[in-house]
Amino acid sequence: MHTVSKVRLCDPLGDWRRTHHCAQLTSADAGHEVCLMGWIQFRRDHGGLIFIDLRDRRGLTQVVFNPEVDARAHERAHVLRPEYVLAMRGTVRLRPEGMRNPGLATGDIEVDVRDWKLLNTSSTPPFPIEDRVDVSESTRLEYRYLDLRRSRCTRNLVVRHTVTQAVRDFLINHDFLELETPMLTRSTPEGARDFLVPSRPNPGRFYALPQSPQLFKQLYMVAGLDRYYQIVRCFRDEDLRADRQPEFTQIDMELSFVDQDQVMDLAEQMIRYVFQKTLDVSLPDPFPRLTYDQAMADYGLDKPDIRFDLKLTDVTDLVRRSDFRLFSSAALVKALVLPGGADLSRGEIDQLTDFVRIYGAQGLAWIKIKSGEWQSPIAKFLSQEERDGLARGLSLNNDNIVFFQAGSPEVVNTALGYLRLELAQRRGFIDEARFQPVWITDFPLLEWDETEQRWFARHHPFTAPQEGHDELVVGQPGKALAKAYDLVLNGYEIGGGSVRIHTAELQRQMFSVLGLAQDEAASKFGFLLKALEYGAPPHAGIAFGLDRLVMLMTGATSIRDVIAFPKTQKASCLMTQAPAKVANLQLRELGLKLREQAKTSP
RNA sequence: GGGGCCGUAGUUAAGUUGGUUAUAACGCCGGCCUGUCACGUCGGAGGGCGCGGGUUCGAGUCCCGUCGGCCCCGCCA
Repeated sequence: MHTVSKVRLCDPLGDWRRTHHCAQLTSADAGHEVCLMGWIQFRRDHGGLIFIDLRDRRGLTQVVFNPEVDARAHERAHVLRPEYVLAMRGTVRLRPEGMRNPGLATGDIEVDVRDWKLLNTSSTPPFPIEDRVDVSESTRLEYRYLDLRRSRCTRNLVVRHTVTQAVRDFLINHDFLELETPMLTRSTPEGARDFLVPSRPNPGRFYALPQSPQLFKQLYMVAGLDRYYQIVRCFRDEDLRADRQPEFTQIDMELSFVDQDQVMDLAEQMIRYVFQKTLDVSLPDPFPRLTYDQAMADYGLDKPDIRFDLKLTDVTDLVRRSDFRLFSSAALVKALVLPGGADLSRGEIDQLTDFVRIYGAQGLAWIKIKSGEWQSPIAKFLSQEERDGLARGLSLNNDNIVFFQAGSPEVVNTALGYLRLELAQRRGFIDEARFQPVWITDFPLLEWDETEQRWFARHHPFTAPQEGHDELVVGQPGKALAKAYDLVLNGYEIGGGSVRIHTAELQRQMFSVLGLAQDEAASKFGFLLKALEYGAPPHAGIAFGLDRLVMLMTGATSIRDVIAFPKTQKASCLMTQAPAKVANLQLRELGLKLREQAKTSP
């Protein structure tokens, strides 16, 4: 009954047509008749006079219900509530002197309502549609369509739109073709876990959703399409993070007859163009470059945040003959000097010790220099000669604190690399307004996996070795470098690519180093190997993570904030309740039977 | 698979060493109000503390389990 009466309140749109949006009217429009439509943001009902802020995605306009303008329009307006959908016709007028609102784009004017229609009512929303209201993320995700009504969310989606349009604009002007690739494809070994889709006409067989269009874009090159791009959804069934969703979007591109530098140069121009068009920000030209080895040496990570200095120093040689076993027996010893860090309390150092344990560190050695004195739990283990060597090698000064990690290169670099970021954050060394890209090049082609006792492609199995490294691939796989490159922005990997292997012979060799037997390679990648037999041109490409890029550009801290309908950390959608159980009949049609009963949600 | 933080009105939060009837703000409902703009003002309704066990004379507070959200390690070519 209640619902029925509300429906009766609503008016049909009829022949009313919107003439302006809610951020458009200015003093120049004074005197004009207009028709606005939107949602009621705030209602200020003075009894004799009612003010309403009308909202659409562009902004707010104040409309006034005044009995002296139209008694009937005013009389009916007491029922209006926040989020009701309103259409109004009226006259634009300058606000009375002293009543202007400089905080509003349309604050010089207001619209006197002569007639209005209620296009729809609204239940009381679970949270107010205002940026300043703090709401838990789970409530926001359950009512995502309301969250998206809030201007911060809307703005992020607009930035996303502007970025994709700039990308298209740039690439089309550089002779790229926007080409599609299948969403239902086949599962391939290596890489992330696939999302599988059962095939009904082929019981027991499965498609996989693409982790990326990698092979198809290479086949476009074989097909002679020459320059391909696509803004495309990719799927990886791995655990989530703030910057990882099970479905995410890549700006994917591939070019023929080019080498590494041409791809990097073009990609770099595109990113500069996107920042200029979207944020009016000029990025450096050219982007700085670091080799993988240099990045690991100086920053400990292959995605360094170079907005601040604080480099790591290798001190292995300085302590190689020390009596301090922790140092002398370690494969690698590195140090991180924090200027002015001698004021860190014991409690803070304990916190930092706990912090590096996350990355596998056993502990955190440190030395403070205060008034020329070394204060440290480990100083007593070091000879005068070693102290002098460290003081010189690290340029130690008063009020410094220096942290050490000793052990496997992997743990030492990771622990100090992330400690460097943590210290910079705590000390405010990072200019949050700055965008600092950096290319990382000369990655190792292959990495040895201890658990599986075999080589893995660091980038992917289709990446070409550097000139003259072909022999190494078989002889000393760990020594071969790849024609691969990552673009890192403010400590996030936002893109990566490589020159591809374009001869069947080298591709077969790569598969064999990776432990794929001839017949296995033939069955899983036969179509690629076959294609490479038919005149595949040299080609290379790159893909950017659109979500991460837009996250950084909007200052968001999670890609969920730039994805309209994201998943939670457990990969579920709080709005649709996906994933959900399906009927047994659906399973039977697919030839499937569940081994384990699904847990019932609360 | 593992570590950490968190679930209390619609929302955001407070809730003492376990102790009468669980607080507040905003929102919501009703009255008054012709220049407000997060209007003001007076009054009112609304939860039994994510869920399930246990300890206790007594549990939002303690214990166990479980579900859910967030951050991270592993994983993510």
